Amino acid sequence: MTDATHSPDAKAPDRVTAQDVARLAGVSQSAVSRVFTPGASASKATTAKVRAAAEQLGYRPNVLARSLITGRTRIIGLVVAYLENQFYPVALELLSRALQAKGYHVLVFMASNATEGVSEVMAELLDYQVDGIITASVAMTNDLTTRCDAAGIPVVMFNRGQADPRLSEVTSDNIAGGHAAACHLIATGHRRIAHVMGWQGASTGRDRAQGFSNALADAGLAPVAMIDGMFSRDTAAQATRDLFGAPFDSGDRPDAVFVGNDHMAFAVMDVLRFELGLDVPGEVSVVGYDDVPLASWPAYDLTTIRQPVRRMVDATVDLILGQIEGDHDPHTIRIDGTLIQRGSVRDRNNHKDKDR
Amino acid sequence: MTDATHSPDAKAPDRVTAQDVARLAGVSQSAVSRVFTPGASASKATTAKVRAAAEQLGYRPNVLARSLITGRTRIIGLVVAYLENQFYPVALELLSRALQAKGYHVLVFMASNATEGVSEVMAELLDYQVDGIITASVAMTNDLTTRCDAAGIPVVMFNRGQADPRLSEVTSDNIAGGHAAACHLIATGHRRIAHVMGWQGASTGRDRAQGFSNALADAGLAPVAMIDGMFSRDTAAQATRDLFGAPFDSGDRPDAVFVGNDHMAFAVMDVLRFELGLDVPGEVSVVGYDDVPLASWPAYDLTTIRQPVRRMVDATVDLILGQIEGDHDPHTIRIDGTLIQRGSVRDRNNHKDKDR
DNA sequence: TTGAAAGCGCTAACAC
DNA sequence: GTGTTAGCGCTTTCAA
Repeated sequence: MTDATHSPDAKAPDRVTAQDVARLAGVSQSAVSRVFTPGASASKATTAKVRAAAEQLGYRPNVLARSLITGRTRIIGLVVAYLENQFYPVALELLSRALQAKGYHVLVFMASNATEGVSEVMAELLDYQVDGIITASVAMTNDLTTRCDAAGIPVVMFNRGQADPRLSEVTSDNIAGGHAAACHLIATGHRRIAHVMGWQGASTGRDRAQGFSNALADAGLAPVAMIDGMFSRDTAAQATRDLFGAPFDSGDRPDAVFVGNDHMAFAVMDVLRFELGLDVPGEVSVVGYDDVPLASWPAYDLTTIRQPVRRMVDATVDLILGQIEGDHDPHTIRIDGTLIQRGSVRDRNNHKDKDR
Repeated sequence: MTDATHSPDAKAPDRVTAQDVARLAGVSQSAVSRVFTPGASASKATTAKVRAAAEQLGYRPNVLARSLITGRTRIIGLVVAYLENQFYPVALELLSRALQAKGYHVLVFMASNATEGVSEVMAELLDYQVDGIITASVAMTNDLTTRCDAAGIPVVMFNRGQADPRLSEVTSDNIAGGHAAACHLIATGHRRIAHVMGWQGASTGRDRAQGFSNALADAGLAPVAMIDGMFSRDTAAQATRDLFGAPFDSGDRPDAVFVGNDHMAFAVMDVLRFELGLDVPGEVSVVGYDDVPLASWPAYDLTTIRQPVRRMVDATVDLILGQIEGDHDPHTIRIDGTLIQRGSVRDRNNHKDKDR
């Protein structure tokens, strides 16, 4: 364990360079370069010689040196605030795979939600000469946008919108989604509906709340409560206690909760069932947002608005690669979500009298 | 939406170089370099002038150009197979933050479990001249190890072991963990214990099974069954059906299951409760492995062996940075896990007669 | 098609 | 302490 099993002082194992290959193949270094450059021209003979020599030496071009010239790193910076909400690891995995398939790779930057942290992180991102930036669950400040714009680095916001016309964004139609959730609850006979909202500092949180409110208003209903759950499990749990913990006159208690995302919805269900002893969906119906894998597990079996991650990811990849290729116009892409009906909502239309 | 809001043809926004700063500050380009190089010396006066000029121009050194000379990219390649199991996103987040704090960044590579895929991915990794590689839930082949070794790139395996003495690894003590799980089950009066194992192609899966077997043997017990759950939710679910689905003579049914990780344990519990109508822990006790966040949520409230992710991550980061700094000896680090008792195990010692 | 030569943006000797 | 010089490993004119 104390001696190296390999050569005694294997310090700098001197990379194999194109020069080395050239020497062995008996051609110029530029010939080697051409063989490894997609668009370039080289005779069959040279190509063969070079490939053979490269193989023998285990040569592979240094991407970084190449980048210095071409100005392209094929690295996409991904800024993410937290991976606790299952939606993001799933998106990250898909994003990474999709980009990988196109010859790009993802450099991950974790940001605290604090603006300051994001700013620092963005600066580092630019230092790496990334070809583009994808932000997920992170807000761009005006200053940041300006800096990226100045550096000519395209930015695509994933699952978050911003009023800035310089920014591209990919989201689901959150207003429609919030609307659909509310309509479903109304249609299934609920009348005392509360909303534990997604973080109101984020467009997603706001839009879903907005759609929800609109639908209720259209039906002549007022929400029992609208509480900001901050996309946090703890905050949502506390909101649920506040909402349901107080003693109720019969019929005053909410009969349904629409929650700003699945991650919080799980917390809401946990508190409802295990702290307050309320039956879901028997006494309270719950609707979430996202349709993360866990939502379909029988322990939760959560009715929710599905965000089509795969399609959102594809759109994001197309967008960012398009911008890298030179399409400098920002685009706003909105992808339709769908209501996924599961077991956390009870149809109360035919059981108005049965209260248990 | 069709016209760019910014300057009409903002094609290549020409990076600000050290040369530009030098000109503005009235110093040489190398002076600028020194000001931005940690170890270098520059007079107060120059430093001030340079910083001012840099600020004014928005200059930041090009990390890649620097890397070309120093041979250090401050990029760590992370190879991961799947982020579905919550353990990995958590680890990824911690890993990324820890590395970020030390000035490094994580380039993510998703690998299919197939060896071939890993190999391709590794090659790309080397192309980027990463300073080190961390693999999580991925196996290294002999050839791969040789290649990394030849390139002088340190590799640390996270949460997986390998017999190869050239490789460093950080795991929890899985044998001890499996042993502890079994002992707990035995101590709480279980006698018909099954094991839905972690993937037997992985050291973690094997070691946990081994510890489990040992403990049972020591107690003079034989496992009711040992089934490979492949670390997959579906496979584990099917194993559970096979195990409990058949009609049993009274007392033949397993009274406890130890599952190779939490991710599978959730599947086992779901099938037990919602498909087979068995009460956990009333009729069957379940123990998992990892202690992912979800394990503590009341819907599962899973007794499990905690893998101290934070400490494992810290060890991994120390290890890889140490190797980058020149410590070329591989290390094997094993971190103790702890049994976390929750509600998925029932003490059957005082209720031997009560079978409901 | 191919080689020679000029650099990409930077660091690291080396003299001054 | 500072400027000068020589590259890091590669792509890309430019002639040949």
